[in-house]
Amino acid sequence: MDDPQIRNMDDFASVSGISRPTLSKYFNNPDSVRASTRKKIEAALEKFDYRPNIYAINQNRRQTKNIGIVVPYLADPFFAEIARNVETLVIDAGFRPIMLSSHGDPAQELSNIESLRSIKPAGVLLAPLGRTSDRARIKAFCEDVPTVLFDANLDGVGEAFVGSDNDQSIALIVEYLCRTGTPPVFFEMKTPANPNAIKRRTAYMAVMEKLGHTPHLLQVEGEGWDFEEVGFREGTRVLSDPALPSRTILCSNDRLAIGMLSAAFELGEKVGISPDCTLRIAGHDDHPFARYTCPGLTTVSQDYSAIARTSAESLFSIIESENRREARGTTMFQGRLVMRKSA
Amino acid sequence: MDDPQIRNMDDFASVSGISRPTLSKYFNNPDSVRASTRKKIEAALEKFDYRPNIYAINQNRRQTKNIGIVVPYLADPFFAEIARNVETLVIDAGFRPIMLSSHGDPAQELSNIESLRSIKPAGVLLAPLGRTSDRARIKAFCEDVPTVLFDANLDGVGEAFVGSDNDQSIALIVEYLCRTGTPPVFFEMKTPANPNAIKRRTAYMAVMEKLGHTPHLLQVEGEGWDFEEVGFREGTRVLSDPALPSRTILCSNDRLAIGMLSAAFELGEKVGISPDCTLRIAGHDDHPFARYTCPGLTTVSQDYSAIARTSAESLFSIIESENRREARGTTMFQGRLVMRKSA
DNA sequence: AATACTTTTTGACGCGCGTAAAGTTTTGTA
DNA sequence: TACAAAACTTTACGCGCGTCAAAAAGTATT
Repeated sequence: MDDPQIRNMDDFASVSGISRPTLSKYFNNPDSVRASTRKKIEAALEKFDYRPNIYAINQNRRQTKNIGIVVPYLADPFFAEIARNVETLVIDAGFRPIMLSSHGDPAQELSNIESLRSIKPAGVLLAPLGRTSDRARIKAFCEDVPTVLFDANLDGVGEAFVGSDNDQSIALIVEYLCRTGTPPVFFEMKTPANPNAIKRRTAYMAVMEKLGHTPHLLQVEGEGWDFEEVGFREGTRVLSDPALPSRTILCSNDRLAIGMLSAAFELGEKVGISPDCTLRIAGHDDHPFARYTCPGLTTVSQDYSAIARTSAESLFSIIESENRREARGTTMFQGRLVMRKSA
Repeated sequence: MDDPQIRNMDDFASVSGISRPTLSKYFNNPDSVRASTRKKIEAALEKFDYRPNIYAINQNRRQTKNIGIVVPYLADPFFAEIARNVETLVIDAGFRPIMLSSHGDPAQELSNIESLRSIKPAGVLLAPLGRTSDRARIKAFCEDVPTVLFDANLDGVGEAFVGSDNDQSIALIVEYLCRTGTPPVFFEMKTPANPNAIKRRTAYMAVMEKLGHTPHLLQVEGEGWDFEEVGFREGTRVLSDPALPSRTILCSNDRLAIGMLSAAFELGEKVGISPDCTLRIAGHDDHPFARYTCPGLTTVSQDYSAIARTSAESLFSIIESENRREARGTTMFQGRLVMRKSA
C-alpha cells in the first residue's frame, strides 16, 4: 500500500495508467478487458488500496449484484442451515447476499421484501411463511423482482419453486411406521406456524386412507415458533391421556418431536422400537439436532443442499436470461428415511 | 397510489408542492421541518409511492445509516438468538442492520468486515471468533469504523466490549457442583472453536484451586463447530473409560453437553441428581434447547437480551458522539444458575 | 403594525461512477 | 507489410440526492 490516497476511480486511473472507462469495464467484469490490461490493473491494485464505491456503482447500473435471501425464522437451525448453504452459493456466483429473517411474522416478511425493493436486487430467494404470508403483496413484489421461492410454495407466485415433496416423504414415513407397528397418529399445532404443515397433514390423511387405516389428528394449542415448547407442553398432556388412539406418534416436524421426546422422558416412557418400549415417536426434516435426542429421532430428511443449489441456480439462470418469463418451474426433491431409535 | 410515476425527489417535489431541499431535510429527519410542512409531505406520501434512492443517499452522506452485525456462527442457535435481539434494537433505533455470519472461519470473518467497509457503515457490532481471529486486521478495521465487540473480547480492540463474566459464571456452577456432590471434571475441545473456551478453562482451574480441589481437564479431539458431534463421539469414549476421574462433568458449553447427554443415554447411564444416578452433566450458556434435553440440562445462563441491549446502546452513543474516542469500556454481565435435572 | 427570527424556496454545484460516441492505438491475420 | 478487428483513450453527459448560499415567505414578539 502506497502513500497517495486514492479517493475515486479517477485517482486510480492516474496511478494505474489505465483510463477510467476501462477500469469501469474491468470492475464490472475482469474478463472483459485484454489480459495485458488486466495484469496492469491488478498490479496497481496490489500497490494501492482502492475499491469502487458501491453506492455510486449501484446508483447507475440498472441492475445491482445484490441478491436477497429471506427465510421465515433464522433462529430455527433448519432455516439457518439452508440459508447458510444458499448464502455460500450466492457469494460463489459473484453476487452479494442480503440475508433477512422474517422472525415468523408476516408483517416482518413484507417489511423485508419492501426493504429489498429499495436496494434494487438482481433477484430474491424467498422462503415464505406460507399460510400466513400476504400472498397478494408478495405476488406484486415478484412481478417487479425476479424471485424464486424455496421450502414453501405460494401458488403462482414467483418464477419458480424448489422444495421437498411432502406427499412422498410423509408417505415414506407413514408406510414405514405402519409396516413396523401400529399406525401413527399425527401430532401438529392447530394453527401451525411452519410453512409446510398443511401439506403434511393432508399427505398424512391421504396415505392413511390409502393404507386402509383411520387417520387421527392431534391438533394442539400453541402459537408462534417455539415448537419445542409446544411439543413438550402438549406432549406431556397428550401422552398422559389414556384416550390417546395410538402409541405411535408422527410429529409434523422434528422440533415438535424434540419437545415431545423430552416430555416422554419426563413421564418415564420408554421410546423406541425394542419390545419393552411403550411409545414410538417420529419427526420430519432431519433437523440438525435430531440425531442427538434421546433416543435418536427417526425422521425423514430433506435434501438441504440440493434445495439450496437448485433454487440458487434457477435464480441465476433467470437473472442471466434477462428476466424473460418462461413457464413457472417447480422442482421437488424426495425425502429419505432416516432410521434412528425413536421409531 | 396515483398514476404519475414518481422517479425521483424532483418529481415528488412537484406533486407534493414542497421544494426538494426541504424534502431532503424531511427524509433525513422528519422532525427537522415545520409540523405543517411535515403534514403536507406525509399526505403526499400517502397518495404517491415514493422512496428516496438508497444508493444516491448513501453516496453523498458522509455517514450511512448502516450498522454491521457480525457473529461467528449463525447456525448456532445461541448466536442466532443474540443476533435476532441485536437486529431488532438496531432497526428500532432507525438504522439498517446488515447481518453477517463468519461461519466459524477466520478468513470469512475478515471478508465480512472488508465487505462491511465497502458499505461505509456508521458502526459495527462484532462478536469475534476469538482465539482464531486475525486480531491485527480487525484492530485496523476498528480504527476506521466505530466498533463494539460483544460475546468475546479481543484485548484493546474496538471501542467497547460487552459480554458475560466467565470467571463469575464458571465459579457459580463449579461451586454448586462441588457443594452438591463430587467436584467436576472440565470437558472441552483441545483446540476449541468457540470464543470463550479458554476463559472458561482458566476460570475452572482457578475456582477448583480456590476450593481446594484438583482440577481435571478432559481435552478431546475435534475440529470445527459441530459441537454436538464432538460431545457425542468423545463423550462416548470418555464415559466408557474407567479412568474417568469424576462422574460429574462440566462441559465448556451447552452444545457439547447436549452431545454428551445423548452419549450417556446410549450407554444406559442415568444422568441426574437422584441417588440412583450414575452421572452428572452440566453445561454453560443456557442454550435455547437446553431445557429439552433428557434430562433437562443444568447450566449457567447468559443474559442474551442484556448483552444485546448494552452493546447496541453503547454503539449508538459512540455514533452520536461523533466517534470521539473515550476510554474503552468493558461491561460484563453475571451468569445465573439454571438448575434442571442433569446435575 | 413593525420588527426579528425561523423556515422554506430557488438555484446551483458536487459526489463517484455508468455509459455512449468518436478518435487512437494495439492486436491478430493473411 | 498491410489491413481489419478489437481494445483502449478522450470527452462528455447523466444518475438521484446532499448541501450550500441567498432570497423569499412565514411565524412569533413587542
